[in-house]
Formats: sequence, structure tokens, C-alpha cells
Amino acid sequence: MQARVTMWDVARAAGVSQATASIVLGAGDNSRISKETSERVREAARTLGYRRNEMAKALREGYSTIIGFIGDRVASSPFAGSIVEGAQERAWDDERLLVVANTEADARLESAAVEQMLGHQIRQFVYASMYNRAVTVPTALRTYDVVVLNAQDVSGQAWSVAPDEVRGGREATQHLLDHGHRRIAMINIGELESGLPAVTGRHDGYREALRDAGLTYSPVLVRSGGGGTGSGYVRTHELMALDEPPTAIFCANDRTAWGALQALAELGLSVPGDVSIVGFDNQELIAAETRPGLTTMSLPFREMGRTAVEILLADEAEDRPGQPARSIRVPCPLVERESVASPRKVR
Amino acid sequence: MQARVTMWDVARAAGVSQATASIVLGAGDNSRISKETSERVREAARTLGYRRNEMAKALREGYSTIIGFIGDRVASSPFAGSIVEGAQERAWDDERLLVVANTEADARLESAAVEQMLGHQIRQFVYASMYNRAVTVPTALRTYDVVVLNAQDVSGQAWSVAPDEVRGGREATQHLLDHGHRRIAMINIGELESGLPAVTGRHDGYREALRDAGLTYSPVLVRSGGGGTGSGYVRTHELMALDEPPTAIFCANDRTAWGALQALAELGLSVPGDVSIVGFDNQELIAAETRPGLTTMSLPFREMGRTAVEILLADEAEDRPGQPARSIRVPCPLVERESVASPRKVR
DNA sequence: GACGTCAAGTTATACCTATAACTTGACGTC
DNA sequence: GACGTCAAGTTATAGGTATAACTTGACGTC
Repeated sequence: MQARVTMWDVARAAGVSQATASIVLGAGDNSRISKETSERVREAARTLGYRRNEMAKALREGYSTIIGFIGDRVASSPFAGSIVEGAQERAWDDERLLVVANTEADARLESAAVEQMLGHQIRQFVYASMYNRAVTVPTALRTYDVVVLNAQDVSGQAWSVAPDEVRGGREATQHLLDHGHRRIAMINIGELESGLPAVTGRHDGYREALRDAGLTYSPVLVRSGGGGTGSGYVRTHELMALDEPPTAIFCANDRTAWGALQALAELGLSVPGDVSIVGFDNQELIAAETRPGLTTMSLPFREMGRTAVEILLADEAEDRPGQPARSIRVPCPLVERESVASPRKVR
Repeated sequence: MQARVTMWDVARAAGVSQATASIVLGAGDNSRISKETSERVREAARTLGYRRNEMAKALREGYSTIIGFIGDRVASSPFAGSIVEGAQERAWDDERLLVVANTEADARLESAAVEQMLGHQIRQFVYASMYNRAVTVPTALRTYDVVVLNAQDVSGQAWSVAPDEVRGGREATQHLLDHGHRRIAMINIGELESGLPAVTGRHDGYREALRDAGLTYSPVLVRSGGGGTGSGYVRTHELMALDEPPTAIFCANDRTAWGALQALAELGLSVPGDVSIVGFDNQELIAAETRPGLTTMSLPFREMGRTAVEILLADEAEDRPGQPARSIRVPCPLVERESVASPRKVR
């Protein structure tokens, strides 16, 4: 409504030149202007309701302060939703805006989004994946600041931030060991050959924990499934039909764990009385609402989002040119609910 | 990497003036330039890899084409996640970027976000709420184009887009009526006095459907709960303990429905054999995974997001000044799974 | 053949900011 | 008292685009 207020207006009101207003109102070193003048300018800006035109600034400086967030579906997935939230939050701490683009894993959409963002002089990007996998950063972005999120960069050029799957698997298993379990099964969420970090990493962690506890890895106790409730249900029935059934099951995601709970209920076995369960992902909608509540490893989405933007901003501040990219592993904290207890004493 | 290529470069390469390049490359009427020259310019732009500087454009025009999305938590909530996706998708159809801001319902954060967006010359906003309620559009935005999403605008000044709760409630109930049920209970997700559209609307719909079917509304069959699994569980036990228990229950959300399923399983009653259940919200994680799968009303988040942006863009195209704001109701489609069947013949 | 009309461009300018380069006057120094 | 130094500003400019206003030449008309 009210006519736009520019630096000129502020300067005029304060009786100084536009340049002086810019120096005072800008972020940089303003020691060149006396205290009194500075205050007069700031006061004028305040009363006039001055708001900097970020477009003019971006044009002048050659880049925008907006951060681009490009994801295959992350923004919306109920799964990883808060990854955007974390990123946005961190950006916000530095008064930065975040634009999001969903590419739906469509290369044409992706390159259009990249073009559009580059057109907006955006120079810092988060390139996120819905699930932890290996991705290729679009060529057009290579020259700019990119952090790969919830994924691994194939080229190894860019920084990446992903959950520490191995450690998560190890700690989940360790939690069961700590309660005294010795016969611990695992239901995975895919084939090891897939090479997906979530699949191989959680399994590796499971294996490491057993080894560190001096237990032998028993292939018969390790099953792969599809990641859905159904496979958790089926695999659990198989496991419990063994001659020596497990006293605890580490399910590599919560849906699988839910299926396990259903199967155990059907068998008349109580959780955690007869069998303990640990899940993975901490999907609130499931884990908090099953009976009993599911003890599970939380995927630190918000944290990861924050970290990714943190790296971008630190990068810019330090202005380090050739520092080698690193791959950051964010730990997956254990969320304790009611599905774990000590095994019954047999004999 | 390669030096920035501007319209000047394109113009030079094509042997024309920058103005000509602008006219050809711009969106507007370019009939003033001959076919051949136009083609020459476009060709030059293509080979040079010209990309318009949107900042310069925004500066010149006085507004950005970016759309601002401000929400209390929508962007991240597993609940309404795809509302952003829908908005972004629609924006994208017109090659528009969307910036998101999570305000966490914090007024200071909100006004900072608004300021920041205004500073970026953003002039079109979606103001979204996590759940359907009455909201007040920030004063600073009043002069601009705002569509209120998943909420009602208190002032009635702005357009709003929200789910058609009443119709959803009616259709859910109708679905049970169609299967022959006559004794249909409802477990609500809050007190009617709260005035929340989700609570009152779904209830009104339930009531209308009964009335249209010539049935009397029986208060004893209507319970209010908190919306969680626990309340669904408790209320269902109460309902089934009645002298004449219902043959079907309309649960006003999926978590409540899940609790109902748990209670019925405990009572040894089969769903849908003994009792039919309809939920609301279609939370995939729950509704698709319960046994039996839950028949429920889907909240059209993606659709709503699309619609909101659609309105913003249409608004701009038509350039209609004083057209009165309208409140758009988006229908909630029924998603059929396995929790509804005809009632057992009694006697 | 003087004039109007039209197509196809071109010139000039504004949008708002940040900063390099310059100015001005006061003060200190020997 | 000639000169250097410094504080506290100011002037001028660039950054890329869109468009209003102008130019130029060809053609048609009476």
C-alpha cells in the first residue's frame, strides 16, 4: 500500500547520502560513520518502516541469500518430512529463506528446478534424497556449494550428511544384549546385494554388536524382507517356528516391527514378556501407538536437515576453497518404549 | 564457472540491441520483432546458454515471481506433508518457485518470516495451518494476495481452501448406511464446543446423513474422544457394552479407528464381520497397514495445496481487483479397504 | 510529391543497493 | 607554515532487465 521506502528515503530523512545509509544499514564494517549519524539513520529507517530490497542486493552482489533445497520427494514424504523442517530452521537462524523443489526423481523436472534456482542467483544447495542411497549431483550444480542429504555423493566431490546406519544397527542390537538377550534375530528390509546403506549398514551394525559380545552370527536368525508390515509378519512366524526361536528380534524398520508384533500376538506370545522387539526409524504414527509402544532407533531427520544447512553456511563463512568434502554420519538415538525386557529365564 | 551470460551478450551475438533481445526473450507481446530476427536471437540465447537473471527482473518489475508458503508446521507434519507438495507442484507448473517457512505458531518467527519474504519482493502468499481452524492473516500481508489453506480466515477478506468436513462426515456415514447399517455410532475427536471444523463438521455430516436416511440421532451413540488411539479404544469398549451396541462405528480420525480395531479384537469381535469401521484422514501409515485395512475418508492435502496456488495464479492472471473472497471446500474422497461390510442378520 | 502510416528496431532510463574512489576539514608535527 | 594523516562523509557507478519514447526507412495515397 504505502509507497515503497528505499534507502534514498531513509537517507533524505536522516539528512545524509544514500551511501551513508547503506553503510549504516548494511551488515559490514560501519566504523566509518560516527555514532550519532548512525543512530540518526537507524532511527529514520525505523520510523519510515524501511525494509531492504533483497532483489536489488542480490543483483548488485551477484548472488541470492536464498538456499535451494532439491529433493526427490523428501519435502512431502511422511517419512522424512522433518528433514526440510530442520533445514529451514537452521537457514532461518541466519535469516535465510529456503526454496524447496520436489523433483519426484524425474530428471527433466530436476533440471528445470535447477535452472530456475540458478536463474534466481541461488548459489547454495541441499540435494536431498528420500532414502539413503547413492546419488549423482546434477552437473549444473557442481560449480556451486552443494551438500548431499540423506544420501551419498557418487563422485565424492560434495559434502554429504546421512544417518549412521551401522552405529544404529549396532546400538539397537547392543540394547538387546544389554538386557541379557543372547539369541537375537534380525529381519532386514531388503537384500544385502541391493547395496542400500539402510540395508547393509543396519545389518553390519547388528553383526558388529554380536561379534563384540563374543557371539557367533547365525545366518538362520537373519531374514530379509520387503520392509512392509506383511514381511515382518511372515518372517516372524518363520523365526518363531525354529527349533530354537529367538528371544529378541531386531527389525530394520518400524513397519516390519509392527508386523512382528501382529504375528507374536497371534501366536499368543507377549511382548516384551516372551519376545523383545527393537524397530528402526521411529515413525511416530506407528511406534508411539502400537501396544506395547515400540522401542526403536530414531532417524535424525531434523538434525540432518540442520546439519546440511549448517555446513553450507559455515562453508561460506570460512571461505575455504579446496577443503576436501567429508561425509558426515549423524547418530540415530535410541527411543525407549515398552517392547524390550530381559528374556525369561529358561531352565 | 563460465562468465555470466546476459542479454547484452545474446544481443551482441545476434547483432541486435539489448532491448530487442529482451522483447524476444520476454514473455509479453513480441510481434514487433520480425520472425527472422526473433529466431536469430533465440538461437544465440540457446548457443550461449543464456539464463535470465530473475533478480534483475524482480528489481525492475517491483515484485518477485516466487510464492511464499507460510505455515505453522505444515511443511513438516507427517500429517499434512503433501499439502506443500501440492502447492509446490502447482507453482511448478507455471515455473514458479515456492519458499517455505515454518513458524511453529510463534508470532515472532512468523513476522520475521513475513518481513523476510516481503524484503524479497514476494507478493503472493499461501498461509497454511496444520489443522483446520480459524486463523488471522498477519497484518503485513493484508495488502497482498493471500490464500488461507486448511483453515478459515477470521476476517473473511482472504480466499480460503479447506477440506469439506461436513460432506466427508456425511459420505462416511452414507457409506455405512449403504451397506445396510442402521445403528451407527460415531467417536469424535474433540468436544463440539471447541468449534473446530474437523470436530463439528464431521459430526454435522454424520447427523445429516442419518436424518436424510430417516433415522433418529441418538446421543448415546455419539462419543467424544481426544483423537488418539487410546480414546478410540476406550470409547469403543463403552459403545460395545451398551444394551444395543452399534453395528458400525464412524471414527472421526484414523488413530481413533485404530484404537477401535484394537478394542474389537480384544472383545473377540471381527471387523468387518461383526462391526464395520470407517475412519477419517487416510493416514497411509496406519490405514493401509492395519488388519483389516481401514476404510477411511482421505484428506485431500495435495489437492488443497494445488488449489491454493491455483487461486493465486488465476488471481494474478485475471487481475480482478475487488472480487469477493470465497471459501473453497475440497471434497474428501472415500478410500475403500476392508473394514466395512453389511451387518449380520440378527434374528 | 507531400504526407501519413506502419513495421522493425534502437536509445535511454529506472528499479535499489553496495562499494571503490574521491572530498573536505580538522588536527598534529617538525 | 607546509605537509601528512585521519575521520566522516559524499559522488559515481555497476549490476541485468523491461519498457516508454524515439528513429528510420519503406510503402501507399491523393
